[in-house]
Amino acid sequence: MRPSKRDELVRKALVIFYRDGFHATGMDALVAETGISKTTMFKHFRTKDDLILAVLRYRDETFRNWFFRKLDDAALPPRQRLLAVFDILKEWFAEPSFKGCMFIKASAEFQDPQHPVYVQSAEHKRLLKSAFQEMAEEAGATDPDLLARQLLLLKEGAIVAAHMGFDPDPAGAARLAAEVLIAAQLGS
Amino acid sequence: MRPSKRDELVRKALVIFYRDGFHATGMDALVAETGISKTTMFKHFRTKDDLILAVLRYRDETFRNWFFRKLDDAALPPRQRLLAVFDILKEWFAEPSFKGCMFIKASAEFQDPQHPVYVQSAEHKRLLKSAFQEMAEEAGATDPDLLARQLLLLKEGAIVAAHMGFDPDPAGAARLAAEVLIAAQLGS
DNA sequence: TCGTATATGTACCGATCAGTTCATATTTTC
DNA sequence: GAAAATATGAACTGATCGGTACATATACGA
Repeated sequence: MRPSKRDELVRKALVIFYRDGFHATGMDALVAETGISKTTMFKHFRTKDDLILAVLRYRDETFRNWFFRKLDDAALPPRQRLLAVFDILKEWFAEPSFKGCMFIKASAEFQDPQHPVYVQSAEHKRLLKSAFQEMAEEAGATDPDLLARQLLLLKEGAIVAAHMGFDPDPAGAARLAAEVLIAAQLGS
Repeated sequence: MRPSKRDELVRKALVIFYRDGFHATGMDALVAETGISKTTMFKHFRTKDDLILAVLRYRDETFRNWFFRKLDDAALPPRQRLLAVFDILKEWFAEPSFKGCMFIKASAEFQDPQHPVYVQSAEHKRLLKSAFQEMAEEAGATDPDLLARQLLLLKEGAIVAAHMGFDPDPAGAARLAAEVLIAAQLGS
């Protein structure tokens, strides 16, 4: 059970940062809620920013795992697979702990384009874009790059709408839009 | 020139909050950059949150004015008007001071759905949705509510993409998608 | 010219910020 | 069972947080 304290910290800090924000969460608050001593925290991570980066790496990994695992398990033909993206989004939005996209929020709090947190957040989105594009290619899209970017815009917009609560069913509206966009490239 | 000090503060604080974030900007930083004394600030606004709310009200007003003024000046038929939304977005993204949507970022920093900042940010989006829906109705959409929500998803997604820099031309991709969605409701 | 409102500078408040120090436990490994 | 690594508690640093006190200055309207 040696390096697990570090992992435990990352897992628990993720929940707190996601729920309360990065700047709004002090190290003392982390100590209080995780039960892990501050000394230990700073032994594993030199600065708070380093901890945040580790949390984001962990989030990127677990989120994409969760997302594409769900997609794989559905075992759908390429075209339905593209649409299923928005069914999974809907599930995510329905979770009681849903609080928007951690990377959108991270880049909102760390706006300097040079900042590692900003860089890493953008990288997460680029990985999703690549995965979408691969799916669009498998489905036989005439312009897989464009279709992937458009579906990603719908996804990001839906996340923002769900987080801010100005649309009753953003995933549903996005799915219907995706159907139209896909049909435009693949025929109905 | 009596109540102008207050307005001057709101205008200048807007620039700083927009550029650096809300929590990351201290009152002392506002004093240093605006040249307005802290005493005066707290005479006009009881708390920092009150100042932030005033800034957001001002932003909502000026942004919607700017946006729909541009749309009106183009004097386009309803269908082209809907598309022009994304041309204006493109202009916005190209401004050197562009740093994403202030309301998305505000709701990312103030996540409590009860918090006035969160409430007011969502209200801004609802006003945009209403305006979009009206435009969709004038264009003769079969489901103006759905079309408005979908165009709004594209708009929010494009803003996030432009802010995070993971898409070379989010406004362009969104415009092409909007064309397809509009054609699906109005015929080509 | 006088009264009133508004703005300023400075010093201060207690709380909290990220991060450190250090001595003491608690585990793990051999 | 001893050495070595890891975790802990608590007290502390200097800086900054939002916000206040108070005395002075500047402007305005009558």
